[in-house]
Amino acid sequence: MKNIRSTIKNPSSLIDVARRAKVNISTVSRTINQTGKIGSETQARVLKAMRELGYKPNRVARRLRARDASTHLLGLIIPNIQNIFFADLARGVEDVAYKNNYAVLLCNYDEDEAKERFYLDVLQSESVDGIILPPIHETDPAVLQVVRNGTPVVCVDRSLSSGNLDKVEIDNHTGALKAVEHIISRGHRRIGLIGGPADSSTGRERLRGYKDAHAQAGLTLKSELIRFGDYKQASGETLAHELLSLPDSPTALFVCNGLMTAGALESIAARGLKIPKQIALVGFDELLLADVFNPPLTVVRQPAYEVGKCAAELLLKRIEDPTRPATSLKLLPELIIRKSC
Amino acid sequence: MKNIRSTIKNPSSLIDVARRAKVNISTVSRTINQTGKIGSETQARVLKAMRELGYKPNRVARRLRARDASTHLLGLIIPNIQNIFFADLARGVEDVAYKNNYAVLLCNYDEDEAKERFYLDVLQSESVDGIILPPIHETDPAVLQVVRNGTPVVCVDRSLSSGNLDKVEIDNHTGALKAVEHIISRGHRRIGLIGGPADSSTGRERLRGYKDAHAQAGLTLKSELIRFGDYKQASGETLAHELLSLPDSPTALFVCNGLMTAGALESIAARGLKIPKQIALVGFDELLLADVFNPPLTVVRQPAYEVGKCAAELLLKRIEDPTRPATSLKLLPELIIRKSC
DNA sequence: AATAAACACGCAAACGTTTGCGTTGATGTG
DNA sequence: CACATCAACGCAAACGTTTGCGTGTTTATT
Repeated sequence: MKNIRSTIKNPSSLIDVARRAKVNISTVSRTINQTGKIGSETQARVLKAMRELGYKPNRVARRLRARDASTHLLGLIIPNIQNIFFADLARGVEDVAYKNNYAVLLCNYDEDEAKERFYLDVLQSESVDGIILPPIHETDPAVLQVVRNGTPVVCVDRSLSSGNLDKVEIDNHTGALKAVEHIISRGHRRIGLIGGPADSSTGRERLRGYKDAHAQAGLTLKSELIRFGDYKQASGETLAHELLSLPDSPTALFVCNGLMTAGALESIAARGLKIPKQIALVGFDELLLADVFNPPLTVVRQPAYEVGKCAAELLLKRIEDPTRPATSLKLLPELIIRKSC
Repeated sequence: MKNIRSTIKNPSSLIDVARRAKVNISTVSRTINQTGKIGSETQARVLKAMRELGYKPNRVARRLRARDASTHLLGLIIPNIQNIFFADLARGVEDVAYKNNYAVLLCNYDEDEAKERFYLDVLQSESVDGIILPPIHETDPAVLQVVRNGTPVVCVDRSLSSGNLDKVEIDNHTGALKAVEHIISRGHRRIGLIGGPADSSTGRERLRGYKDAHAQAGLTLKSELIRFGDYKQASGETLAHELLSLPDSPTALFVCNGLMTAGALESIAARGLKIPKQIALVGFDELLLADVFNPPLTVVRQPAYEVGKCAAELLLKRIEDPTRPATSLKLLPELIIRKSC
């Protein structure tokens, strides 16, 4: 009856609250933020007015003014949300963020460098408190620029050459090493590799594990068995097809991420090959149906959720103390031996 | 050598550019936004200054000032990013947003009503141009409030009772109907249902399809065969376990989303049951390894990517013309018959 | 009782934009 | 030549906050 437009349109501002509570806007601001001294009855009046108007502080204005103060906003930039690894990671970030009353802006750059830059710009000019991301490659000038601007950044999954910033990674070398050692222990001598991009640190580390396992066992590398994909399903299928079409085709496959593993399985199924008798397989990343697959899939499981969790915790710590020394976490993947190799 | 702090710290502002180009800040603003008339040589000076300073407009300030003008920011709130359906949907939204130079803020609320509200608040006070979301249930007061505030909203997947806003949904009834018809056509008479939440529109629509298929075939419903999950993997496993433990257990299962299907498969595998001989199964949602599973899984595939795509297109249209009549899209799911039933 | 300290609150600047309006000089029109 | 038109640009207000400083009032201290 009384306030016709109160529920209708424009969100109320500090001014509206102040007017209604018969105080200055600074008093309202201070009651909200619990800063400064204010009388208890004034406080009550203000709170009442806020409730009646359904006042919500405007985060944009807040951020504009308080460049230094926390905006309670985190940015997360990931290569591909359809990759479960990153979805799990995102959940890890999100959970700790939410617990600490932070919201997270999730951006998906689809392994596209231009898009990564676009989102980096957006997040910066949105002035988020900090950013979590896997750098697209080792010397990512856009990311370095952000760091220089003073925005807290923590790298996940892939690393950045420029030394001292917080990062949390997987021990890819050990993971791949163990996987290939296991393949070799099963008697395989011709092991095909469907690797990640050659210019990504994960791709290179896993390749190194593959090579080191061979060296340890005194096996010589056959370059025709080594292929590089792009971590998407289609490339797994294509490369598996190529490898299996080789005159002297491999007896086992080591596939460097989950999506490509799915692709490889498509290719294997299309040929009607039996796993592990005709072709053995170990994949990186745990997949949704891996344990009920026929045969159950041997994989190296990455603790994706934990990576996200740790990264968010590191970021939060850095935000509240920008001077703390950079810490670098390395999480161990786990080889889950099932029946596919 | 010259500008020590130019590359170091604070991002430059309009003022810096203006100073360097010897013009007023309004001139800089106008050259950037291509609004108003400006001499070509002045323009050149400004652009040069911008380049030299690496100027990036501050989106926060821009949004604060121009409440009406487009902020080129979309909000997407989803229940669970680990559910591939929503990951695909997100990609659909993201692709059309990026093509139109919009960034999207992705929020994951984990089927948690408080969290949904939290993110709704955040997106509003970030003053995004529009929001895409599956309402947590039919009468979601928080969402309605947002709509009343004038923020463009388009609902996806689940519907909102309050009539006229844009929405794009799946024809869940038809999808479930076809699936259960197919199950019945295979000769099954005791069909277990692992449904969605009873208070979600998707859950109810799929249940209705299940019931209608029974009615059409003259089959009586057995209430002990009908269970309601929460669309997460664990509930699929638990409910499948319950159903399969029944004295007169079902010969087929209809599972109402992908994650629960995975859970059900775990349960089936744990009992060593053969699909489809001992237990047939049809799931909602296409899964990553569904077609190479043993046996390949019969599923009803939801066009998740298209849902996201359409929703984003609708939202963009509404943003540029807020008066256009609300349109409601209904996309058809597809029954993919493989070997699990 | 005089002074100091503490308290409660208001004033106004600042954050980086956008934009309506005003001013200047040049050009066109009669 | 007087006047209107227009292009090119500057001035300053506004968006909704936060916060340093100032001021009036109360309470504590000597």
